[in-house]
Amino acid sequence: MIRNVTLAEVAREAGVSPSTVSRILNGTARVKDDKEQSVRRAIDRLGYRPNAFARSLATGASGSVGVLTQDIASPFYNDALSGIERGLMGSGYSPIIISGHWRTDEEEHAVELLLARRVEALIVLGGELPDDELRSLADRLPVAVLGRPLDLGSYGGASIALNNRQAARDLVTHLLDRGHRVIGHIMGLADQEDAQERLGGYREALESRGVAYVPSLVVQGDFREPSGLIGMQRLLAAHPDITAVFCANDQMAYGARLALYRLGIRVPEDVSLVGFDDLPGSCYTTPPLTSVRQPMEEMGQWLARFVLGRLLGEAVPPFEPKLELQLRESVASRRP
Amino acid sequence: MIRNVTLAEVAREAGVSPSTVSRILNGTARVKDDKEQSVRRAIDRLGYRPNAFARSLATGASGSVGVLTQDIASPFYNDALSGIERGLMGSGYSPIIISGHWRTDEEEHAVELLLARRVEALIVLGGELPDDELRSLADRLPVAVLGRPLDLGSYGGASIALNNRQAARDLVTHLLDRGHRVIGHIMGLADQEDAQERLGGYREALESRGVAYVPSLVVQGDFREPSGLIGMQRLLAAHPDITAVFCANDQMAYGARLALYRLGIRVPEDVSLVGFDDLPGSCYTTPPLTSVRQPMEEMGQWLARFVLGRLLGEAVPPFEPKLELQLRESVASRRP
DNA sequence: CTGTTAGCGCATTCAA
DNA sequence: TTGAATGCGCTAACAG
Repeated sequence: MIRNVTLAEVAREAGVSPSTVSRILNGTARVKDDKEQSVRRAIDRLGYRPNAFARSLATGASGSVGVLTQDIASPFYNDALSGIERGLMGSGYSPIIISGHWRTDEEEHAVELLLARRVEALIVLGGELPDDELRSLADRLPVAVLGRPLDLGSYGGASIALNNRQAARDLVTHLLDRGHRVIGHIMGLADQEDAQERLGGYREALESRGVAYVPSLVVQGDFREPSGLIGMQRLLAAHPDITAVFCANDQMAYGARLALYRLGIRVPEDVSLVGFDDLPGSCYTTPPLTSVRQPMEEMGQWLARFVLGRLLGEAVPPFEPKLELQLRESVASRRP
Repeated sequence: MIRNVTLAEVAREAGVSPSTVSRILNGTARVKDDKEQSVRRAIDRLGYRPNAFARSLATGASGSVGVLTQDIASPFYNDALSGIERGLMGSGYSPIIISGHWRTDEEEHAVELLLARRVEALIVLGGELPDDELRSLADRLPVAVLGRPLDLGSYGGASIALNNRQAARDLVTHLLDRGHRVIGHIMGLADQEDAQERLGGYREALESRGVAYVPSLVVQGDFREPSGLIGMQRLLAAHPDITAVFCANDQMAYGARLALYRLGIRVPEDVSLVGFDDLPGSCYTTPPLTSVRQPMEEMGQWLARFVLGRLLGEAVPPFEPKLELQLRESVASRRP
């Protein structure tokens, strides 16, 4: 609405040259105190705010790193976003966040936008962008990817992916240790790699204990609550003797929990339940849910540090995300 | 890493003038087909991407609207963010999101950053920014505020605030209707207006039914789960005869729920529980939680539309957010 | 220590 | 329909 004040106007108002004002703003060189004072006063008086665009244009540095997330309302990725925010804090860089909604076209558009805004680095949280595209991006700027087993090392990028299979195996092994033998699995979207890996871990755990894999003990879900509820109903219908269920994520476990509640089946006395992701709410469900925690926040922070490191030419110590089993009250030993 | 291709290079490669390329890019004027073709080819060949900064500098329009949220990981505001994203979609504007973490200094810094990035409008989600500051901002650009009862009308801004008091009154009246008389309240941060309003609604509901307000039935919380757990313990200690509890938000209700579970007190048979906000998870708690839904997503969408309207000089129909009571199984009639 | 000059990459006059 | 020239607001040499 109101035209913005420019540096030149400040200079005139203060009776100095534009460069002097610039120097004061950026601390590029020492300036006599009296001039500094009058410039600062002029800035206040005029309500001057530097134009980031002009600055970026002149310096060739945007001071921003692009973040491609999937859903700004996803509790899952948002922890990583917090971490990124924290990791960037105080670095002079700020994040520009865009959501791709797991749709390749939207993601590509988002990347275009970020590139147009001349982000100096890119952090990608999951998504469907083809590996090749990520690689060619990593060719142009520092790229860090979360949740995809992608080798970007030779391109100057980094990717951290979780060992979903291992974690799922640990979780199911825990159930086996507690004496469970009829263990159901509500799996995630079949075409998503995470879902496949978690299913794989489930199978491996069973096999390593010599428990037969029964296809009808696995039902399809879509990572959301309603599918957990339905999945649980189907499992109970097919296997009334089921004593434990491994849900491919916590959200589906919530749905499963509700299905059991509605049927008057107790957790964990009658059926034990485990999830995956350890959402913030999972220690406050009734009973608190056994799950496996992905250190999203730490991962986000590391991603930020990684790209900062590349930007500043510093080495960044590698990061070994640790999946931690969170053993809570939703699992009981099977009664003999 | 790799220097970016400029429009001038494209022009040279295509054998035309920079202005021609610009015209093609922006559709500012008709250009002969053959030139257009060769320019498009040059763009592809060189991998040219327009520099958003240079463009903004030249046009004076940034194409972005600033969004000040509080916590990028807050499920509460994130629904509004989704709405904003949706409301902006296809408008040519894109959001720049920064978190203020309910700290005035951080929020001010965030606003500085947004203003430096020359956002054309500002959307503020809650926060602690002084009203005056918001008003003076609304003086410079379109501003839309969520969750604060602030009159920005004369400044060309808009603010939508929820009638927290009314909703709280409805919720508590619902409990009274179900026969409850000893009703506790776990309140939010005492210095936050929402918390005060919800407490006010609680009192009003009681008084309108001639039920005495008992100070010891109100305990302090901070809007987070642990405080709900502790609050519930304290309420039970002071009032073993309590039959219902109104938590100032769902997160605290989750905590309260867990406290009851640990003590073997049943919900809703022994104690009824209600929350506030209707988080996505609240229909999947056991039992599902009675709460009041704030249409965050719709509000976000409206906020976006509002600032767009102001930007484009179009009128935007006013918005009347409706708080909807979500009656679920966490409330039972008091047994006679 | 400070002012002058010359771009940064693009859109947009104004002529042609 | 097109090109040349100018300026957006700022920083960074380069002189002084």
